[in-house]
Amino acid sequence: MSSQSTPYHHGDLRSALLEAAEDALRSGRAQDISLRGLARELGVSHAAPRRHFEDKQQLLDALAEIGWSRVDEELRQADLAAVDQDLRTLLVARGIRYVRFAIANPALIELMFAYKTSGRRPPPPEGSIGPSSIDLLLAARRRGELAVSANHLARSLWAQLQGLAALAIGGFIADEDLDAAVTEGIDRLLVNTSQAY
Amino acid sequence: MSSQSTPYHHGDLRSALLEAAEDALRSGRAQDISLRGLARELGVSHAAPRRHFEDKQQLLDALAEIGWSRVDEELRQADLAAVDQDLRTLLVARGIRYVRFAIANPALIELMFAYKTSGRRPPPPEGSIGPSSIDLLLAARRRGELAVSANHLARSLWAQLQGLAALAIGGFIADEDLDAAVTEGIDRLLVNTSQAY
DNA sequence: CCGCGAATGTAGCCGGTGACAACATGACCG
DNA sequence: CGGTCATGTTGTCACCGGCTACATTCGCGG
Repeated sequence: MSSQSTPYHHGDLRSALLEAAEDALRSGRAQDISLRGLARELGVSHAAPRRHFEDKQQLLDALAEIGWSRVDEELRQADLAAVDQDLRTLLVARGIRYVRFAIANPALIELMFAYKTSGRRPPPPEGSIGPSSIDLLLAARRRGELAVSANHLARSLWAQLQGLAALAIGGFIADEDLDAAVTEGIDRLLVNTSQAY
Repeated sequence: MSSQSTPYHHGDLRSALLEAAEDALRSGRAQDISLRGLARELGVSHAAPRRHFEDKQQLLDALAEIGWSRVDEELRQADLAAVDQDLRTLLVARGIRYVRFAIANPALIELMFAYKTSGRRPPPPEGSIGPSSIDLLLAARRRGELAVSANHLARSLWAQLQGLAALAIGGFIADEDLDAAVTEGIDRLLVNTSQAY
């Protein structure tokens, strides 16, 4: 309902705020998101966001959590595209997808990794890049396809991807070199780790 | 000179500002450094910093540059400690030193890698982790100790270190596992890259 | 169906901040 | 010794986050 002009109640301000914030985050840094700005954008009073987030930090935390779920989506897409392929192919597909996402959403990634300085952060959910790679590698190890520790290899792989993302975001790797860098980084880590590879 | 109370001119406000800022950065995020706070700390008026930095961003840029030189110092220390050792040992020594520095100065590292969103960033000087590893590996390659591309290997190594730092800062690697993770990450990348290794 | 409490939004204030301008001080050089 | 210019100061503005007091609406229980 609420025919014309602004109805007193927005309807779903919380979601709208998160959406607007995520959007702003795509083309700017986290620190120059302003609650008041978001409120203005949504045609709502400057104190309205407070009803949904006690604190600016709480909004950022929620945003970080959304970020992890976005990563999950990306990885699921990669899994679909590389279904029934061998382990290495799957890891490369996931890696490329992950790093591309990071480049496209640097501020969001930064939020997701914001050191636990001000309060606790939500850890990456089951399925996200670190945990899921561990599962993948554990499974491979169980199948006897992996000759080294799944946990350690997963850690190195995650670090490799995170590092490539950081370098690319910082401008130390050109976008057109990125996929190759990911592929190569993963391949190098996989050398001599497998009986089958 | 400048006996008691505050002399009208500070003497070297610019350096003092950078020092205070670097210090604040060691126990906080970049975004909650305030020019006014620094000025207050140094017993100087709130507009004084403006004489030395047009902009808050300019101070942060200067800070980032300092950060790169700090990294250079660290790496030089590592080189001293591992002098006359083989390539792998040297790389591990550098890696551990670099990552430990990153963990100890997360906000500074963040500044140094701040994506070139708002203006140009100073690139890492000659000698810093990326470039210097490249030199190291190029030399090894010239000596015939390296069977793969120096540039590509350097990139993977840098990414590995940067990623491990990011994970540790984010709380995904415990501090006591860090050195081992670095050693292992480097070793894994070096598998089968060398005739001599 | 109504009335009341809870949820949501508004208006206004406060202290703090970065940027700016106008003015004051003093260092340095000819 | 005098002037110029770097450096520091005071004051102002718009904006921000957080808070409180108040207004409107929703929805549930009687």
